[in-house]
Amino acid sequence: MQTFANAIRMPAAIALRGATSPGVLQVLRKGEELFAEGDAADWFYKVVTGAIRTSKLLSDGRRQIGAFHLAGEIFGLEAGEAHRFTAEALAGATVLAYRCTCLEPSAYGDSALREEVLASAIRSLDRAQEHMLLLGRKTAQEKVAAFLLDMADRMPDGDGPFELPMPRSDIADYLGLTIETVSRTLSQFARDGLIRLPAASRWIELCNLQALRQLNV
Amino acid sequence: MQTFANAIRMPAAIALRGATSPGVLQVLRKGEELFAEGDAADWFYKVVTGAIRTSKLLSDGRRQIGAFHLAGEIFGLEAGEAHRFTAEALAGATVLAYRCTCLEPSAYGDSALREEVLASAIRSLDRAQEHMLLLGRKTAQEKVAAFLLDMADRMPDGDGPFELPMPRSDIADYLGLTIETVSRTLSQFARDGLIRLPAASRWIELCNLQALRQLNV
DNA sequence: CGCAACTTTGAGAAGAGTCAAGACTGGTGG
DNA sequence: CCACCAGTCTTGACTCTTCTCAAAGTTGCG
Repeated sequence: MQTFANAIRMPAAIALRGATSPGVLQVLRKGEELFAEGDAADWFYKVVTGAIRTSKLLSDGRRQIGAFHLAGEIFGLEAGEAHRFTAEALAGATVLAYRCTCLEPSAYGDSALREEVLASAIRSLDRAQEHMLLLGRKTAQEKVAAFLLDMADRMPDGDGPFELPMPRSDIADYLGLTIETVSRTLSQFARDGLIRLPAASRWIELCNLQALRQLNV
Repeated sequence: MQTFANAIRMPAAIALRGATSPGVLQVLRKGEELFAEGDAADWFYKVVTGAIRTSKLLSDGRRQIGAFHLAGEIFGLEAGEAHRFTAEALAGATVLAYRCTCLEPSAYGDSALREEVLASAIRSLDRAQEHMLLLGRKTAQEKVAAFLLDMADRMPDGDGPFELPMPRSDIADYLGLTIETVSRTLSQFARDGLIRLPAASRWIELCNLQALRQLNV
């Protein structure tokens, strides 16, 4: 599960000891796997630039993406010895890696880091709760509307068109739909004037925020 | 949202300062609400006995239960000022309430509690990831099979028949199904010999663990 | 310019939902 | 101790959203 590649990559990472926190900077290329389900969980990570998707697989290949992590977010912490999900870079990304041991009570406490980790875990849990509501109880239209509003919100530039950082297959696996349903729903939204879909397939402009918010229940 | 009732109930709680941790014991009757979505999040909780369900609602009443918390589990922590979900007792339950402020870095650190809270948050996140996979990607049969195996696992007594602590409606809202589908799926499992359903509707016996595990992918 | 990957669209199938009725359970009160 | 009633659960018939399978259309990179 790519552990070998990780081992190879590590020495090239830039140590940052002495900086604000003892992290190791790691550069990821598009689609590159940071760790896989089952890998030893010796490190956890904070996104510096780019975006990371975390996902779980069923034995027959069905996939659920649990979250897209953007700059500042912490992920990869585990209760046990092994990672319970896979983490991959959406496009190019950089992350800071921290040894799990630096959270141990015995460790000379970087208590600021411990604080930050707890706050981040609580935020992740909050988002997970919200996402469970979406997966379990929302219709396809509501799912896609919620996704568009969330992405637009998290995009750095204000309003106007924006580029989604992921393909339709990732959107589908995040929303618990098929790519066909995602595509059909977007086309329907465009026909209804809620959004505009410029030629480039990953660009989207939200035209009727009110209607989209109404779908977001 | 029942904040008043909470305020009334609080004085009756038994202070436990001086015990292993500074918590306030609270007794809940069947179905009683501990806090609701939107309530001020001044306290978080640890289950002592019984079971708590946490849930979120859409404006039209659709509900998603995020988790059933059993003894030892911590829940109710929030990133912001308000609770983002509702917590209710399934049957009678007792919980320990902790002030959120006791996690602040400035507070005389009960660092053991802080450790415990972080570990619990990570476990909750892990379970949430697993549940998102279930909600987004599993069929009704797989959902019910996973639920039965999980419940049987968490029941104190070994194997043999056990009593589910919740009605079908809670199971449905936990699995992202309707009560009819839950009921039909259980009946089908019983017809196929995977389980036995004694007269009392909440009792279940798993007869073919292997087949159930196979459905659990 | 050409190809591989991605996206859109269509037609039909199927899983789960909806609506409705009836059966059962467990608790209450006579 | 039994009869009744409200709430819960099961079952049936039908609908509909979403999935599946298939094919054609685009995009973007080399």
